[in-house]
Amino acid sequence: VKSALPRPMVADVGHVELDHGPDNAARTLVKGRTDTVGLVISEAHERVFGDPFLASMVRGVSRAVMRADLQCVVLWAQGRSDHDAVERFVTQGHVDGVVLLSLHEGDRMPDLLTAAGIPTVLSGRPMGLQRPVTYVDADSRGGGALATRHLIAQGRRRIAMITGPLEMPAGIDRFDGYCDAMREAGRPVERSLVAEGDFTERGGADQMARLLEREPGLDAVFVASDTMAIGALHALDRAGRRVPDDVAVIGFDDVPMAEFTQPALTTVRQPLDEMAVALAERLIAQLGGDAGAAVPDHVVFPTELVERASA
Amino acid sequence: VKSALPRPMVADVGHVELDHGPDNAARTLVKGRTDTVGLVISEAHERVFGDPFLASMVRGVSRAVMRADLQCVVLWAQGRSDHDAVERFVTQGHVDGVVLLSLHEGDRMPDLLTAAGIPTVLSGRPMGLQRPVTYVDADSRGGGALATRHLIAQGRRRIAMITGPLEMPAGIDRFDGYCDAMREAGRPVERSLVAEGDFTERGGADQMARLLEREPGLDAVFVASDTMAIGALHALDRAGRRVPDDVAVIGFDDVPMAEFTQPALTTVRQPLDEMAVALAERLIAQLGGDAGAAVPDHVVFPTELVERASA
DNA sequence: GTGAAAGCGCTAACAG
DNA sequence: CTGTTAGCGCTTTCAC
Repeated sequence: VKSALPRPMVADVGHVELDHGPDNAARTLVKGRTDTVGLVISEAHERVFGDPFLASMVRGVSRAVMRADLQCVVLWAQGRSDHDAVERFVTQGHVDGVVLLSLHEGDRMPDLLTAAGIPTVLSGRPMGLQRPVTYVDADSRGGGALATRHLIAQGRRRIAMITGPLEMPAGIDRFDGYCDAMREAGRPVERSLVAEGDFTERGGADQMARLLEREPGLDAVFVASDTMAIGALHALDRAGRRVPDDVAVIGFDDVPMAEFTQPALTTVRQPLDEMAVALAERLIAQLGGDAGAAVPDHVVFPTELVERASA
Repeated sequence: VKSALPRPMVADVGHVELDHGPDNAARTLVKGRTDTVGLVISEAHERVFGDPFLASMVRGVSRAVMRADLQCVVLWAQGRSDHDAVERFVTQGHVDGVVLLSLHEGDRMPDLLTAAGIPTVLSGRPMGLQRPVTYVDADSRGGGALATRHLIAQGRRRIAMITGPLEMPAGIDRFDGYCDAMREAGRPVERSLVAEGDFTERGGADQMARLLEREPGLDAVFVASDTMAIGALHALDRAGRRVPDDVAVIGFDDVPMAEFTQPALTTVRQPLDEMAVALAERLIAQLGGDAGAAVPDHVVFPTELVERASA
């Protein structure tokens, strides 16, 4: 998918009115290609800033995209009206293809885009879509089971979980993994040991506090994201609980720097950079062939447990 | 600057090949306008995610821009090559105008854009530019003086400061304000009471720790951003220092939620939302008139001290 | 080889 | 008031 770039413009700084270099609109009109991809984030801003997973994805995808001589623009859809604006933008042929990040249940964007024949790839397994779409995901369910099995093997008796939002596949899958491992071990999944978080640090702290109140006897907690786990560690600290002797904590890797700031935190590692590159590659592949013929597929990257606790 | 939007496309979900709605390239070609503005962020990703000031600006600007029936795309320039890519993108007429956020010293983007006749507005006072550019800023210097005077009036004896990066106007101005107030009170600005931070929470914590080591006798600190102030509070906590009785802390508002998470933190408030709206409005005004005739100007919003300490 | 011309899909201006 | 046409700036093709 190698495309000659427009000749570089020499900015004539001396004059007031001057050429804008090769006009992109005319170029696009005749070539039928914009050499630009959109990175759509369907999330409120307060959630976006502070979500290291998104940060990793944005960085990784835009790097990979630029390496292929394509431009990359970020489109934020924080609310319903923005959503429509993004939709218009994309369907008007402003971009050749789209990477969708942070998809929520009931988001109709993927179906709209695929229906419009716009090459699209998703980050994370989608739910309830009319048409198949290419996606890239980590094995969240497997990772959740990995973490839970580890806690069981440690001999932990009352293993709690702070889940992600249960309307997002990433939230559901990690919880399913927890359930898998519990059932495997012949243990019941107790409602009072499960709290639904929102992937924010504050949410993690709040849910941890609630769990401690409800179940003071818990001796382990699997938290569905490192961001929330950091909050949970603070809450445990405040409650005077010792980690990991008193309560073991396992997070789920979304903070590349977590081992630095939280040396005591064991996490389930997902290959964030590889996932970002895979997203870009799948999209670029679709841009190469003709849109209709591309067969949607998906990649699921394995996860691994990285022990950092000095227990 | 009211412009009729292209008629909404009805996505024909039934077929495989279908119209993409009104083609934007042709539209742009003939109208000479894209109805799109670029929001350029010149900052590394790890800095961007986690900087609430940027979050506020992105949200505020994009909202205001969309209200004017314009699209808004975010362009990230995290490194040198990205920088060039963004430059190409913008000078090729992909956008009608540009808002530049988080400018650093020596960034040639503003001069390039104005030289190319592209309507441009900056967030924050620029340094060392060849040509005048419209910008929007808060009165950082005044705010810094406000905070420092307050600490002096409280009877604090050894008032330290954690500055922002001293290669950024926002860093310099707040420090200048501190110096202003100190000189006003006939006090020397002592090197050992000043530490240069980087506007991150971790940086704030690190610099606070260094200051405490160097100057255990300090009884107040003015921190150039709330984000850093939160880090500083943690460091003080760890060192067993009591806030605000033992050590008074004043931050500089970049965290809209700070009063919620840090009820003890007094800060210098800057009107983030108004600043974002002003940025968008100035740009839109430039888009209306012809680019050459627009006279660059600037707005500087006043800051105010908001006491939240329960001291 | 080099140079001229057709035409991409829209909008605006103009003629009927 | 409605229908037709010129032409935006580039690329590609076709003729020379």
